[in-house]
Amino acid sequence: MDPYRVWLSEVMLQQTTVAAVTPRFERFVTKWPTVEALAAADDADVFAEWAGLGYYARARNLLACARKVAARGGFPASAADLRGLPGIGPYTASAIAAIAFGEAAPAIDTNIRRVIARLHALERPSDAEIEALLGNMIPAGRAGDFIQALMDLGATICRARAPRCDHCPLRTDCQAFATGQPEAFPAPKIKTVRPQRYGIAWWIERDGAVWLVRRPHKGLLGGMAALPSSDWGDSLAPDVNALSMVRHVFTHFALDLKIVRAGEPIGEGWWHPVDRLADAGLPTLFKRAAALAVAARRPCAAA
DNA sequence: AACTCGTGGTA
DNA sequence: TTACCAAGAGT
Repeated sequence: MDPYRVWLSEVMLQQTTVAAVTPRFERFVTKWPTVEALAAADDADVFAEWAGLGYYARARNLLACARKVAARGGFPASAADLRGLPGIGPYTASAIAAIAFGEAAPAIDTNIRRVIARLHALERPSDAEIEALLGNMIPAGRAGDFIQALMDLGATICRARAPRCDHCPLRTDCQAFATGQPEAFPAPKIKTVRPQRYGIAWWIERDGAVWLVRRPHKGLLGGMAALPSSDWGDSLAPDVNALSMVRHVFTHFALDLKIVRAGEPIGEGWWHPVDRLADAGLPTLFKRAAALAVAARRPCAAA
């Protein structure tokens, strides 16, 4: 299988559902059919194509990786050599090696971790423990098929919530099933409180265009196009005359972002036509903010 | 080792 | 509505 496609799909699928990835993958490979084409792309075009997929460090690492791979003349064919490339961690290195190159690499994702943990009724298995147990299961010459089958089992039968043990081919060997509480393995993560933050984004419009900026390369939404915004603090934004507000939930905090009209451009940026906002490559937070600003600017006449 | 880093679907 | 969860990696 084409290592470029395997790599791209595996990176897109990191913490992201198949349903969300599938259409985006097709667009991506149509635009950049080879790793050489991707390596030659402009950063802003790739970031825009990634907009909405989340975890934007993946897009930055994707470009860095494509350029290294193109420079060396192709993907390395072993998990060990893939592992050092930007955005390729333990799972992705093994998955590419197994699926694209047939290496018997124990690719451990959250599905496989859950299946193995339940088979042996382990509450907090270490990576090494899972890897050893999985290694014993991989049939010779079928590593890629096997790990994909195990991932599918985890995704459809051995699900995190409400596992379908009555459909499971491993039921008679499963120690978690034997306990009567298979969903108790592995132990659920400890939940933490999600802090609330507040900020302001500015809507600056002139001659049918809005002022956009590029966020700093590191940190949240790093490298992405955005509306100019304040720092996001722990206290309520001052009482400003806002066009609207977006409530957005990130992984580790929730944000109330007020959208405020301003007159002059803020920071380094560019004018983008308001009627082509869909092409601006805004991440979801700012895409929603921009949509609300447009709606507030032109209130719908129909009640 | 613990924290950072998005988003949308599901129950 | 709330809470959980998803084919993890980087620091």
